[in-house]
Amino acid sequence: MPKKPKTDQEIAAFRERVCEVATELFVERGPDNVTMRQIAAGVGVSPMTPYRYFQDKDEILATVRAAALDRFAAALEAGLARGSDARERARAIGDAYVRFATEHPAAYQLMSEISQVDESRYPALVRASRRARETMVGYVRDMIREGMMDGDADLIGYMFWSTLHGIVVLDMAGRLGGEIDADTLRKKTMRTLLAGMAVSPPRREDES
Amino acid sequence: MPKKPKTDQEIAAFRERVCEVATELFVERGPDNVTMRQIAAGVGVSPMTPYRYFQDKDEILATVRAAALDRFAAALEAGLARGSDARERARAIGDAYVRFATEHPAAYQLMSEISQVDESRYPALVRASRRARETMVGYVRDMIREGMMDGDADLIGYMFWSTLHGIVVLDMAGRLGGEIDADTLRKKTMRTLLAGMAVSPPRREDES
DNA sequence: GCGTTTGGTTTACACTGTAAGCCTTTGCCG
DNA sequence: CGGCAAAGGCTTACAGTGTAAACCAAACGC
Repeated sequence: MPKKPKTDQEIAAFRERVCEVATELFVERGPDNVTMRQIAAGVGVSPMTPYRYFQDKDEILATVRAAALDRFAAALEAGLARGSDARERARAIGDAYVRFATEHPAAYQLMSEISQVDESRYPALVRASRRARETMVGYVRDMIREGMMDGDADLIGYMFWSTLHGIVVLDMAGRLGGEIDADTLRKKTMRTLLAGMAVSPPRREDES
Repeated sequence: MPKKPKTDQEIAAFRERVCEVATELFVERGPDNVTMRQIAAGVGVSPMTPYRYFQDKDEILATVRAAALDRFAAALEAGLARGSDARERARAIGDAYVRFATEHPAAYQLMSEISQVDESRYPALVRASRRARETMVGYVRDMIREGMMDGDADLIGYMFWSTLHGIVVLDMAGRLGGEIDADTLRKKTMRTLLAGMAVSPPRREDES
């Protein structure tokens, strides 16, 4: 009796399309300055149509955030795969983290936004969040297993994570001032942390 | 010839009053969900009146952010004054930082928000920002002068700052998950950093 | 032909920031 | 004293927001 019932495939495709457009708009205009009408126009449909496939604007935003988190986790995992021993992987994941943040600042801001919304209402978001977290912490487990360091893997993983995050957001907020470069700050901090955990420093050295 | 030209005192007072109300609303409703009309009602005046004393809503927000930054810097400085030697001051400033963030989360978020607005248009904001930065970096200079550590004071200052900031925002975003406590994470990280800089762990007497 | 269900649009509403015009009070000058 | 210019504040008005609700068209079983 219906008009032309959409297969689950099609509705997934439509949602996907909406998210692509929304992401693009978020990136170029900033997440606050994007309207339902713009999104709808971008996907070539009337302003109210997305409401059939999303509860409200927040759900679109949550879905986009989840996608960003997933891309982020994927980037980390790709970086991980590139290293052969623990130290290389440690460096690779750090590089991947910072590269993602600098290459996709809008996506990074989006995914790490303080959510005034209850996140648990969007399971895709918590899933993606967990995946990223697991990636960040998991490689520390490897490093411990390979004897590079020891201690509580969770704690150490969060330590690295929060360190990178802090540097990245301070940099993005322009709060590092002109004098300090985010990359040298990251190197310095990482080196200091590793030294503090009695990990022998990488072969060559400069610094003070 | 005018009605009753307001003295600079009075207009400053009015602006102050507006900022108080705005701050309170920001804190309780979240910075995005506060309207000009609410602010005006809160200060007991018609919706358009604040526009005589502020260019637009952004200027109000910028002023509120500047005030938050100033309170933050003041809290740090107060913490600093409490310690007698370098190590105590280091701990005091870290405590003050975290205490401020946990006691006034809205103010903290407000002040460290990624600004999509050009900050340089609001000199009060850059002044407050510089003050906070100077406080964060300055005490490192003291520690170096007292021989507790050495290296580039700016770099080290930013290192501590970004570390604290990263932990605080990750915690606020609920991204630490239930398992990790922000405070133990901070302690662990700080201890590791200090160890990495060859600062002897806290004990009673090792310098005079 | 129906009635019914589904996808999509159009309309309508409450609310936003703010530009523009309108009172009202206050002083100075004639 | 009357007029008048100017400043503070209020009221109105408008374009634009998210979204609820009514509406329309297509597709099917009867």
